[in-house]
Amino acid sequence: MGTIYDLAKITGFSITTVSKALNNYKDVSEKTRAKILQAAAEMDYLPNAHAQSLSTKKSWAIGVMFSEANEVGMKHPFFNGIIESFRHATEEHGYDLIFASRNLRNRDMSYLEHFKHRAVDGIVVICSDRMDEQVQELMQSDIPIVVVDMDSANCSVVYSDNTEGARMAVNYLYELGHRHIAHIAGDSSIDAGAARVKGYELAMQTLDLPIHPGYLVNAGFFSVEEGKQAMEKLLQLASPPTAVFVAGDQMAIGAIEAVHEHGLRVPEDISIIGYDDIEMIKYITPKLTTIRQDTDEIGEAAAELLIEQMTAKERRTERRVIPVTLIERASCAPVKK
Amino acid sequence: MGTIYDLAKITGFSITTVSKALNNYKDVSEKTRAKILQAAAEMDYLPNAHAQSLSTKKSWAIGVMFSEANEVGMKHPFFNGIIESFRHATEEHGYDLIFASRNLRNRDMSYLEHFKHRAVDGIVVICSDRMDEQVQELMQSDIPIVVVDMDSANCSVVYSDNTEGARMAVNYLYELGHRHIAHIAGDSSIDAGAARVKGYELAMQTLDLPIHPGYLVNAGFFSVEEGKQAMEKLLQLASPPTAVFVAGDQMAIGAIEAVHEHGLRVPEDISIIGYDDIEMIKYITPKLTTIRQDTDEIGEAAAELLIEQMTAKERRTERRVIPVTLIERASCAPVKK
DNA sequence: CCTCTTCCCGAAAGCGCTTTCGGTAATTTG
DNA sequence: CAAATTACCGAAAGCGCTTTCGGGAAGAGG
Repeated sequence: MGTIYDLAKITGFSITTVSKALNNYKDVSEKTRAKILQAAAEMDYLPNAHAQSLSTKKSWAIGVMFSEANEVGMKHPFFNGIIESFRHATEEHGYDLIFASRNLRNRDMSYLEHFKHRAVDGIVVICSDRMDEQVQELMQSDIPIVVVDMDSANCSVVYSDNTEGARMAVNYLYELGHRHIAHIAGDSSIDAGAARVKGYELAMQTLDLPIHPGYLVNAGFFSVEEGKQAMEKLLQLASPPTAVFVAGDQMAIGAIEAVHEHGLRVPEDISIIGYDDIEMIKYITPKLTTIRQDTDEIGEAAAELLIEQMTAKERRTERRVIPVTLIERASCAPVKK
Repeated sequence: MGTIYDLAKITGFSITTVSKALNNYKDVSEKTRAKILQAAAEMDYLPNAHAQSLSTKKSWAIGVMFSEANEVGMKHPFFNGIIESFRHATEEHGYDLIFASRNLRNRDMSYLEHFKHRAVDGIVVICSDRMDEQVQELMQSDIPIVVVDMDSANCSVVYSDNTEGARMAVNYLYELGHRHIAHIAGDSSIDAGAARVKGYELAMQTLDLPIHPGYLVNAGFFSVEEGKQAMEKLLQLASPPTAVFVAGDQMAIGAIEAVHEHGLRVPEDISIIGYDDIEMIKYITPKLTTIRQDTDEIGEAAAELLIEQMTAKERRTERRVIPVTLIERASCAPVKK
């Protein structure tokens, strides 16, 4: 492959000139630039990124902190859509993504430390747990950063319009004639969870609908199993709801399972609307009606906010909230008379 | 943060000694090592990875080439399980993963070029398209590499025991009494697809079962839609099969859809067994019986093969085939009399 | 007391690249 | 034709770290 020295030797120019030719400086003649470029092509020359980063203090790398919750990592059906879109968007600007391990040789270190070690130009955190110390540390650092699916006053963030989404869901059920509408909620330590219960409560209030005791059940961290258990509780109730807005598709899947196991049908006996629009819900029975989060849009917005900061080489604080849409499928029906 | 020079100045030692202390060289006394380490801790010193890589020629980074097929990328339900497990395994050894873009500033370059540019220690390719020029180029380079889900004579590979899996599937259907067993296959340009039809044919032959005309249908690239279309064809047949072994879970989902749309039931009218055991099939109706590929094991094996090469700093060629298991759920039933 | 080891430490070169700052040659201007 | 630009090029320092090699001091052996 060779270095810039070899290139200098071959072409007879100094390494300074070679470097300039390679980097399109204007103070090198077209003729010599052409010679150098050709020689570079012939010897398959490629600049060494480490050397470049070392002297320019720019690494063209973005550190990714991904959800570590219950070992899902990149398998997370919602987050992986975001990261994929983020990757595409940043790629076009020449950035690489680096998934850092938390272990530097023997010693283990924090994400922030590792990112500093790697000298990344920016950080994206896709991890909904705001209590995570690691996340806190990252948000307080001075490296350009964007955090997804979480709110914060002192760094750039992008997330879906969760309260509006919740409102849409409740209104939709209302228009189908439902008046007994429950909510299976995500834990409010997670912003998205909290925002959706807020939206639910707001919508109910606006529609002048009471939230019956037991109609708001916290199902924790968005898993199928937790959704199922939450639905069990609703089904136990003296007067169970006729419709339920579930704060996440995976929980909704669990909820449907619970309904089925009780010998009831969705949507005939009970309507269910989810949140996220993950891939698999198109294939379950019934196909799940849900509030769709636009992962493409979220990823792109995140990329945009981060790239801005990285090119300006300064931290900024901007909030971007992405609109959601209701996707009508087959899990909701008019209330039965 | 500071550099090693600052550390030298503060402690009064030379940078040589500081470096040695940090790297556990034995020719530095415990006393001075302690002083240096403490100073390092106090000033939050972190070594610069680029500088280290530059002088050691080791980057502690692994380049990842991921499936680009139909824009799925990290959303691929099977591959993302592998990469997640691979990530865990390599992380423990101190390696970071880097997802390279194919664009270096203005100029765009190949994956291989980019990986050389980044000076990665090794490469993992998770992309089943062996015809991809980029993949070819990577496999022919001299960088340590491991390729997943694909066979090759001249680099380390790991994949599931596809022919055995196919055999298990067919035998299972046979034991349920089925004799009219069809196969919805993946394209044979993809190794896994080819191996599974081979296994299917072998098994049928061993069981002395004929493969009726039209019973082996190529469904292309493992998508739900293609699976559906393939099943349509089977249903068109004069004497349709009573059971079908589908080469991928997503295709199986499509196949089930097709069966349902024809007013038939799974498994009562027709049994279906899939391949992969992706997350979502536990939630469809009926729950899909399938051949499970152990993504954890595959990812770990890949990590192991790659790490071996990277520490030896030489390319090796080892083949690892991972056993599969049959997961019995609800999509297969005894043939009806 | 002298020589030979052993133990610690540091000077310096090197990894591959960028960028400032001059300097010479060619060109333009008056 | 002399003076002032302009166009091109290169020396050298610097980015932050590792590693070879040699040397001084201290301890061991005779």
